[in-house]
Amino acid sequence: MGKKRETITIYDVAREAGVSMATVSRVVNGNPNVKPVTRKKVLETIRQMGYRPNAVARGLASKRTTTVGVVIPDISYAFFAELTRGIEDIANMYHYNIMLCNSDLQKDKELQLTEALLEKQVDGLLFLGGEVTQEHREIFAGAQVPIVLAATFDEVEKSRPYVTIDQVGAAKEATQVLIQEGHERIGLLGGPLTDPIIGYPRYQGYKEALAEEGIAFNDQWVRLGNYRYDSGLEAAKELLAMEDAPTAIFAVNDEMAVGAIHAAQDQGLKVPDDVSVIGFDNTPLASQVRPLLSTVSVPMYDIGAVAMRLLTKYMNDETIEENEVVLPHRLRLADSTRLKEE
Amino acid sequence: MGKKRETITIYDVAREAGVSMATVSRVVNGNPNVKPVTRKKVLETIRQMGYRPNAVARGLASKRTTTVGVVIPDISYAFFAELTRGIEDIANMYHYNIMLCNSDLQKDKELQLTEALLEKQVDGLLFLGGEVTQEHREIFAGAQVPIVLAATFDEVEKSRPYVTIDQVGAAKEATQVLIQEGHERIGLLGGPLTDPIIGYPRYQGYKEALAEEGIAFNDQWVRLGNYRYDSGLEAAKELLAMEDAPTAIFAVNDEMAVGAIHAAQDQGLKVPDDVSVIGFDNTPLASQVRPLLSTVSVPMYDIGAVAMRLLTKYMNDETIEENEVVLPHRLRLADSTRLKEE
DNA sequence: CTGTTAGCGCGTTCAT
DNA sequence: ATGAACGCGCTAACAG
Repeated sequence: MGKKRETITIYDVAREAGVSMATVSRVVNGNPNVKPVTRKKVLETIRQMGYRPNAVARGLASKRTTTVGVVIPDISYAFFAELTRGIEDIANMYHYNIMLCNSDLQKDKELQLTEALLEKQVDGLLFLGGEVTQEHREIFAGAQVPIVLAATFDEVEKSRPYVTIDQVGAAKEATQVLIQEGHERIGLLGGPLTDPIIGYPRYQGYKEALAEEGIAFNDQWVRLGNYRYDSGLEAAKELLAMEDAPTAIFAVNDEMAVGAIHAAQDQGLKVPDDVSVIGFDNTPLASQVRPLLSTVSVPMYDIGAVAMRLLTKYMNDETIEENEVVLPHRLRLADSTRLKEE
Repeated sequence: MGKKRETITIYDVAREAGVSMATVSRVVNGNPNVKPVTRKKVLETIRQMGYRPNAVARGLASKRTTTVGVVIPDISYAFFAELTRGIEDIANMYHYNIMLCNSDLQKDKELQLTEALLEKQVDGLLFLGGEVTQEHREIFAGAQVPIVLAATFDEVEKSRPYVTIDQVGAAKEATQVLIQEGHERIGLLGGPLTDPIIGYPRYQGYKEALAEEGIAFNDQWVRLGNYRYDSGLEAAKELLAMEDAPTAIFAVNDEMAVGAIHAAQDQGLKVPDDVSVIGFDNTPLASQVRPLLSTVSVPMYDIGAVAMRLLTKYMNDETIEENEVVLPHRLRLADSTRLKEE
């Protein structure tokens, strides 16, 4: 396993190349103040000796690790996976490495991971998706480095930079699609209402749409799940088995929406003829189902990319013109609803 | 953003608490050799001052970072996402942090990321999914820390520890399912044959199954994709439009298999009545389609968990009894094929 | 149980 | 253009 080889340091290289370690440091870091001949010689002995710079030592000396921490609820959700791609691409562009940590949306784990990341001296932190509580605020406040929120925001301390979308508005539009189709019995497959980032706002948007059209709100038609396929399948099954079953369903994310489609189909109902279904997020899954799922297209990649870009600005002390970014969403009407895109 | 506060060190805490920095270090690291009273006092001033240990300095001094690097092809593939969960859970258990890096299966990026992780002095490295070339071997050999392969292996330097499954055997079994159903015109949706980890072995298993049953191999029925849904959809569409279209399709992963199901359905064919489809991996998608996809259940989580556990053994210099692990797979027959589980 | 003292490997003045 | 020397914040002997 190639262990135990004595570590070779910048000092060894210096001695071997007949220069000082300062010079080696300069060539390693691309400092131009080195005579080309010297540089060449140093580079050569570096190669020969197989010298590998120690980023930890460098981090300690320079107080920069060129690493940013990312606290993410669950990478196995397509939504966050795609968001992460946006983060990564921008991070690469600016030569930062990423430390990705799954929090499972558990507050304790979020806090602990954030702490760990800060201890590791990341140059900045991206916090994704969860609720920002008072405890979060305290840790964030104690950080010496910039922190940007992505796909979430701080309801209290509004100054904390963030990148997200208009959850309420988007949910409202999705519901309106169903209303415009003529439905009056519209079910909701929601998330936990205690979730202030996704669950509650999208529920809110649903209610607002109904209220605006003077459609009575019926909490029998509201089922709360955990954003996963199975919970959508089960909840929709119940919904569709009701006496006065809804004729349309708004699921607050695509996984649950696809569950709803299958629940309908399993009961012999046709989508969208017998029941319309609309989802949210426009994850790949929306295009991997029959009928193709109508949904709200959320710029997942862009949320990540913009958040990361914003973070780099903070890390480089660039001037920030806008630190609260609400990215646009749009409807993506496909075959699980009857209305088509204009 | 809480920047620029002068960093408070272990030394500050020591002064404030009226002890030496060694003592502070001890309580921070849970060393039992500290009088409870002293410990309490130190803990108290740590809390008061909001001291946060610097993991970089610790890493330099102790030569351990309690961080392991993970090079992964693409976290947005369900397969690798699930595998990552296994890695994470075990890493948490042993109090390691994870540095996750996407390589996009690009060799250059793999090499560069591996280098970067080693420079950051990770205590160990997990390399997932890609081909191990000579260049990989050279970098791996130059590492001072253990490296374990997961969901791949080194064809040449067999001594490199790995955790994977029997790709050829599993692919063979999947194909045999279709043969046992009575099919003789069996299509393959494969991956790149230049991919020695997935694409080629699963193709190999397909061929072996046919050969064993004396069924003629017809390369017209072999289509190579990129493991993604769309490529499966397109390839299957072509396959099913042929004069002598196959009556069954083996897709080397679930995404392509679901694409195949939809290709069939889009052409008015019934699965499995008109055409049988079997996939590979048993990702969540296999359960999120109608009909439910028959597939090969691969212990993704376990591959990650076992690989990580193996790595911890190396990192702790435990004795290793088995460094080449082939985990069992099993068939998971559902509704996209006609044969049922016995 | 506690304190002192060396480094860990490198970046960074400040001279030269 | 190059080198000497200091210090980043902490752990790890070694004393006591």
